[in-house]
Amino acid sequence: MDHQESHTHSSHNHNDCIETALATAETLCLEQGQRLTKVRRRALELIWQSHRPLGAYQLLAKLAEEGFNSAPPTVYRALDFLLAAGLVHKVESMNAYLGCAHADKPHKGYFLICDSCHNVMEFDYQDVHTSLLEKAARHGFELRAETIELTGLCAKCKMASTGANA
Amino acid sequence: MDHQESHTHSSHNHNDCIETALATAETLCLEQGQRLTKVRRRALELIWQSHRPLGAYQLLAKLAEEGFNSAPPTVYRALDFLLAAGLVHKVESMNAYLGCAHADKPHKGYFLICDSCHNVMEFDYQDVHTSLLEKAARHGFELRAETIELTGLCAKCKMASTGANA
DNA sequence: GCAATATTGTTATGATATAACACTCATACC
DNA sequence: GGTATGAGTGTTATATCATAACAATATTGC
Ligand SMILES: [Zn+2]
Ligand SMILES: [Zn+2]
Ligand SMILES: [Zn+2]
Ligand SMILES: [Zn+2]
Repeated sequence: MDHQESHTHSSHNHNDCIETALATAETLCLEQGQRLTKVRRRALELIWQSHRPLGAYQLLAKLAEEGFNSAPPTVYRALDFLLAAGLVHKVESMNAYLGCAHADKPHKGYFLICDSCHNVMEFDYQDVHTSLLEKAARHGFELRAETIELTGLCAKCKMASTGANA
Repeated sequence: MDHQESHTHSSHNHNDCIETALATAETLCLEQGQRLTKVRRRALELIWQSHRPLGAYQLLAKLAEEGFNSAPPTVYRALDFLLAAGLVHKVESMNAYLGCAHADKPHKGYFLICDSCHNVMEFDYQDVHTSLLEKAARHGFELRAETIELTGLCAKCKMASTGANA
């Protein structure tokens, strides 16, 4: 699991990201006997089409535009499925949802969240995880999930603000 | 800042915790020219009286019982003040608020959250913080705040469950 | 006292998420 | 092909969390 570099903020063909993510999703669901239904597939695609984490109701609106049922349970069910399958992460501090580029390698989502542009970069540090695991154990705590969300100023925004001041 | 050991789950006189926390709050507010008004003080006290993180509306209900205004802004204003003063933390993954026992030493709140009993223990590991800081910097990211919330099974609940199975 | 500011009251609304039950569709078995 | 089964979806209602906007009151500094 080496996704130190996020798709966000880099110049790339994001369509490729989306296609790859969807192909991975198809494969994973097939392997695990899970059904990637129309609404689930489209929800995942819409989440990926946003460069930022998408709120449940934003997603619901997009789905509704396309003729899907527009009541909240529709989107929350799709999100529940995608979360359980590890295809998306929830950013707790934003109440928003983000596609995961490494769904094939189950992992905890660690995020860098920019206060200014609201872009989110997923990062991975095995040593932090190991350290947290060990320290939780020291408290007799059996670790199951980790919410690691770091907020601040991303490189781009930092440059933009210092550039403006100079 | 050495609060590896939380007040939660230990046998102690919790009233002492509350009194200490309130005394600290008084002192800090005085030092910083902040006003710990009746509703703010009582809110802090009520949060402390709960051994678990308290939701905003739970707190609101308790305040209302005591004759305070029972509209949401009352409680959210008090919480905003207490959060800004570092007297409480918000647990993002629970949408709930927890008194901080070390408000005099500003710090990030790192939490161990039990899925079973919903108790929350605040812990501190300088090395994790240092590591995250350094790694954020490696991405050109200027770190401002950290949400570190680990969920799982606390020692007590783990023992209870294994005990029940044995 | 009086003006300026901070705090609180009040009403309304926005934003996020789930409960409950009906209905439809895919699958597997015969 | 029927048809029972269970997974998935539709629909209505409601629960839960949070803020906007403006009026009224209390505190502070002069
Ligand atoms: Zn991921
Ligand atoms: Zn940014
Ligand atoms: Zn603390
Ligand atoms: Zn527990």
